[in-house]
Amino acid sequence: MAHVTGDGTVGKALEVLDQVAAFGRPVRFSELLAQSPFPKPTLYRFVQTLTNQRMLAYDPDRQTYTPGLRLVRLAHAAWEQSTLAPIARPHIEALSSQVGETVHLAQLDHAHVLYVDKVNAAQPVEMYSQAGKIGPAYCTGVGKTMLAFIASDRVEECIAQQSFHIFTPHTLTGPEALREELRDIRTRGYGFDREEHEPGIICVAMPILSESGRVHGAISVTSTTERNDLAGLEAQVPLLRETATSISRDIHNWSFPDHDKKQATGG
Amino acid sequence: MAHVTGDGTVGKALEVLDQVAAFGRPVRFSELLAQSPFPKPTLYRFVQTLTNQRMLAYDPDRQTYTPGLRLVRLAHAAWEQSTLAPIARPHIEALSSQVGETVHLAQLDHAHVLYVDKVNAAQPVEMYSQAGKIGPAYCTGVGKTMLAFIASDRVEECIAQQSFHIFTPHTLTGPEALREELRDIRTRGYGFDREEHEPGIICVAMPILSESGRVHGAISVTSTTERNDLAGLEAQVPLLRETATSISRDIHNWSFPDHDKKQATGG
DNA sequence: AAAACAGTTTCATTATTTGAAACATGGTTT
DNA sequence: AAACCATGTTTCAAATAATGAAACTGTTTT
Repeated sequence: MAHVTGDGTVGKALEVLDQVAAFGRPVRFSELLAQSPFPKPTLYRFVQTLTNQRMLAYDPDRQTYTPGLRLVRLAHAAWEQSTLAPIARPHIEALSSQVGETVHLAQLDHAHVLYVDKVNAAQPVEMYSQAGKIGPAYCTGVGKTMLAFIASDRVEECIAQQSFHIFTPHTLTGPEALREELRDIRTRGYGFDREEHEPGIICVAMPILSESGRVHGAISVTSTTERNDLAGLEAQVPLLRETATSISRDIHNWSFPDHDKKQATGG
Repeated sequence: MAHVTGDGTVGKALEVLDQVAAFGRPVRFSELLAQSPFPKPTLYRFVQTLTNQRMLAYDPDRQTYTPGLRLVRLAHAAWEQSTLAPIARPHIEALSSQVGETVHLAQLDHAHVLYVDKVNAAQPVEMYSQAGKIGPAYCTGVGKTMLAFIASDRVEECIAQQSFHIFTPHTLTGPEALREELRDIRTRGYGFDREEHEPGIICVAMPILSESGRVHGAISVTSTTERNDLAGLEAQVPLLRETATSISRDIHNWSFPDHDKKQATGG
């Protein structure tokens, strides 16, 4: 019930891959086994197969597994082809240098925030986000802003997937608080993070919308309570909106090019 | 031997994933089918499964597939746990700012060069490399340098996998030229790229060796013929060697820590 | 020496994958 | 409007691959 795995053998193998990645450190076979739904020989063969395929890397000295290099290779292709990063890069770099703060570019993956690019301020601040990293949607500026603009029939299933873990005194505490916040964001047109994920970290976030109103992602300007406040960030909204619009326009031009030339598939 | 596929259903599915990634652009089902060894329904199901699993992304408007966002998520874990990048970062940043040139950090993936990190010079130069990108081993500084120091029984199988495509007038033209070059690099202790991959781009590369002499990767200082030459790069060898040694030491300390404290995974 | 443990292999059973063929869908031509 | 065609989707019996209890190996602990 809980596990929507399905997808036969391939789905199960990928579940194992996720499990290894989730450990966040080199992991032994027995550690995997201890929390795996699969019996020993089954898990063993999955791990063997994934290692053969370089989706996992095995360290013979320490007898541990980590996610493999083939993933880095594949992800580079994903990042180039399936994210807004290559298109948005010049725009968010310009934005960051104009406002002098860190800028994030994020997209929704499942119901969570995937940071696909990040341009640091001249004086960078230590914070959770990092390109490639996943974060919660219900307590981040980009996350809430994207949720506010997705198709209404998908909102509830996304809300259901939020953990509503309390990170700070300002973290929204449940579905109802989030629904109200999303209404606010929809009417206002952009969202804030009021130290909801990390103490001292605040941001304004703007959705990247297609002409038809579909959300492609969001960008945010992030700062700290030490050197800025919400009013100061809100002052950047015109620039933020301009940037989001430019990115949106470029996406559209990229998706429907003149297509006068067709690339041959030749070997 | 030739086909390393094997690995049953999972191996085949990953083969499809590679194929999509290799296209480098959104691809239609029929395009995949045209160059797939699998019959139509089989390929169809693989693509469905991979899309379900978010290893592929489907664009319903254009009816095309691209590598999926789950890969970016997984690769972030791979990059953090299975590459030298997190350990080497501070060292290569220091090196880059000291020499004022672009610095690469690379590892071998299969028999090819995987760029796992890159620090740009103050005045960056357009070039092929990019973190996450794969490149040829036989015609890059880092590639040749790593090949020069891998276990001798693995060298030939790696050489056999090189394409020996001629990129520039300086590209090594075949296995024998490469073997000789590797001998030179072994005796000298470091390698050069003499415009072998891209015209005007040159570099010096230093291996990152463990105490037992195993290659973990390589770093390089890259420049252009416009603003430097090989002698100028060679002058940076002491700094390069120092950096490589520092990284190597950190790898060792990281691999065999006192292990007194265990890091919690908490958010 | 015995017991405990982590990792690996075996093999009959079971479930999944396979692919030829048929079907659906949308667009184009006659 | 009928015939055609290219793409994408479904069916179903046969072929294949995955499964897991149990047994085995090699290493460490008692």
